[in-house]
Amino acid sequence: MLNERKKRILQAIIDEYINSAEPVSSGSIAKKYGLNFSSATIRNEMAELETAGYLDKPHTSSGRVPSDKGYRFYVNELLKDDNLSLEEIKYIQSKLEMKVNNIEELTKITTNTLSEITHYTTVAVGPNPNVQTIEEIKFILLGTRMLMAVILTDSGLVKETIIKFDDDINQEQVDTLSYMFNNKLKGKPLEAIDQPFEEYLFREMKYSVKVIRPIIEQMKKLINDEKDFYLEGTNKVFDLPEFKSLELAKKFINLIDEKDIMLDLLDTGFAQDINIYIGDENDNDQLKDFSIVTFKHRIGNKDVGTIGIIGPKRMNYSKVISVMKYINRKLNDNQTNEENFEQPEEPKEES
Amino acid sequence: MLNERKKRILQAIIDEYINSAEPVSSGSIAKKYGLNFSSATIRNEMAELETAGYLDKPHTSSGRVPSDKGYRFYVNELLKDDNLSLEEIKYIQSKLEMKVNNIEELTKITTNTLSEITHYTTVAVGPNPNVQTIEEIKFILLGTRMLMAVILTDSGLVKETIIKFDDDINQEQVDTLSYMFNNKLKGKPLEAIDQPFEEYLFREMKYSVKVIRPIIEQMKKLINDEKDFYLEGTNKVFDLPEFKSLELAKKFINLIDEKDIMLDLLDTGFAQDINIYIGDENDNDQLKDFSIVTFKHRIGNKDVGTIGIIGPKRMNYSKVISVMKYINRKLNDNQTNEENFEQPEEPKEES
DNA sequence: TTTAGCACTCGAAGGTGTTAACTGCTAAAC
DNA sequence: GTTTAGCAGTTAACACCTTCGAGTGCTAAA
Repeated sequence: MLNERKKRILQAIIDEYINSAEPVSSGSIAKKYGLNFSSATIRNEMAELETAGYLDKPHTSSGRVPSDKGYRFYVNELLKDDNLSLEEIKYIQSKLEMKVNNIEELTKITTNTLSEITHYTTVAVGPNPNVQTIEEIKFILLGTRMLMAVILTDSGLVKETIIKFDDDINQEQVDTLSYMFNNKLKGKPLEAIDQPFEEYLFREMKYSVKVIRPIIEQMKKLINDEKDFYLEGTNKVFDLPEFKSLELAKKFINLIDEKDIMLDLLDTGFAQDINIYIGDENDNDQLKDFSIVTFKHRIGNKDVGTIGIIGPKRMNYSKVISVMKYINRKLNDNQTNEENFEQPEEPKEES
Repeated sequence: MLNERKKRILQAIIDEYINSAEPVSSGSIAKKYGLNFSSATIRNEMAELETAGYLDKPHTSSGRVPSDKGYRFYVNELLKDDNLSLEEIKYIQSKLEMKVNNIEELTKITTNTLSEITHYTTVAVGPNPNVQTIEEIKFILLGTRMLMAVILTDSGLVKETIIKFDDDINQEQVDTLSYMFNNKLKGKPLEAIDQPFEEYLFREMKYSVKVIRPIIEQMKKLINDEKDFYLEGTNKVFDLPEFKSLELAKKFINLIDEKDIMLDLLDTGFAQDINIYIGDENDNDQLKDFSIVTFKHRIGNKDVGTIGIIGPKRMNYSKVISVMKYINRKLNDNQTNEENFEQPEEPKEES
């Protein structure tokens, strides 16, 4: 649809705009980008690119700015691989090779690394609770009225919570609970800890509602809690020229403080590995001035979370995507080679 | 030292400045604060208050602004009780009466409540690890190469961590570990999990360094981790007029992102219940434009954490202090009446 | 001792002119 | 037919004023 020259010009404009954050003039790219045409020729092409919808103009006598359509074309057709520098690679390696004891820690480190390298705000969520199944459930008595419940999932996640009771419970009760939970729920999805299961326990066990109710309640809370939500580099936006207006910065900070929106934004379903949403492509209206790039972090084919970058539309897409790809590969390498995160195989019961 | 009239004028100026954030003129307080003197008289007094160091002037023809010394005098001598509104009291009650299962949750809720009521940024830390003693330690085998360690402290805190091993460990080993830890450490401060203890384990147990090293390492990490650090209302500062300059807002956001500084700031030693640091009184130079108000949250005489508010020097001190006092009392009431947080008495060992 | 009155200071706001960086268009050159 | 030099037109940004209002400090009278 666009001839070669238009593509080159469009690419030059967007590259330039990503760098400078200022409307791009015909003259500047004629010089810098080694296009062997005069600025006048480029001006003509730019005018056509504008009518075709790839470019916008803040005002009559100003340079051009990419439109959402322009960015989309750029991302789909013009993106070139950004080769990471040796330092960047080393930095990522050193971060990801740190010994971690659980997935949460890994996600935290990854989120931080991504933010440090790209200088954008990074958000992450753990695996969707309703794709995980229960590997094992443990109950540990802490004192006479306090219990700790630990759930191991097939994603390798360990979730634990504390439950308090108004009455004493004893080890025998805990053992029975442990048997009932594991017998009934092993291999089931996390959501299997629900109302019907609670009713089942009421029927099958002699314990009062006073014991079972808080357990189920607290475990449901544990599962649906958004506590595995990570945010890094909030303050990075202050360095971007588009946020020199306090109004916008405030909006942005408030936006990423809204967990619901952020969770929604990372809930990319079963889409492919890297997803890009540019401006208006975002479902949420408040996000229309931003671009989001997300990727799913998997072990085998198990979803262990989604990590996303949220930044201005003139985001350095090629850098962001390169880093994401590299990190994704590294994560997979680490897991398969070092078996850091294999699932606990055949956990033994205490006799 | 200051006569009654000067005190009244100083109070009026500071009250007004806390409200308006703008230099206060002689005329405005003559009118608003029912002082039966003309603006000229007040001007004379203001000039004297300025030479005495209680007031500053941004420029020759502007109104007056309180100095650090002025604020200090205000806080020490002029502060009146701010009676909380019924709505505020109800709001606090509803928040604090929520059933919580651990101290972390309570701290989180308290921090959030404090921020919502005062509209300032609130920070909190859990109890200082070196004032807590070990009540009990539990080890739970999760699979063959993964262990969960749970530490109960006398503050009622439950800290847990996951430890991974390169080789298998078995239940017998875990039982021995459990015996060794509890036998040696019960009643000791958290810091007793240290190098000498690690060496003691090496000597006394037949297990390889491969088992003991990661356990000690991870538990030390758990204890010294600043993970019980809470921050609420970061974005609230954007509503304050002093942060209309992006530069300052950026500074503030970066400042409270530095955990070290924040932890330092909350580390008020064994000082009295409510501490106020105004401007230059803060040790850290970066805090010289802010005021910090902290209070220690105790159960009995056990420190369970410190909560602080960080805001502009023209903070609404009387409101902040009233809310803190009220919350502090409420927390104590809840604990003593409902025995929500009594320590686990005489925990039973599984046989 | 208090206060009215006044000269003085200063920042904020708004208006004006200039400049520089663009564009679009036209007509000539290739 | 395509490209380009050249030029008029547009606009934001900036520096520079002026004006205005809200203050103060001081003096002299009450």
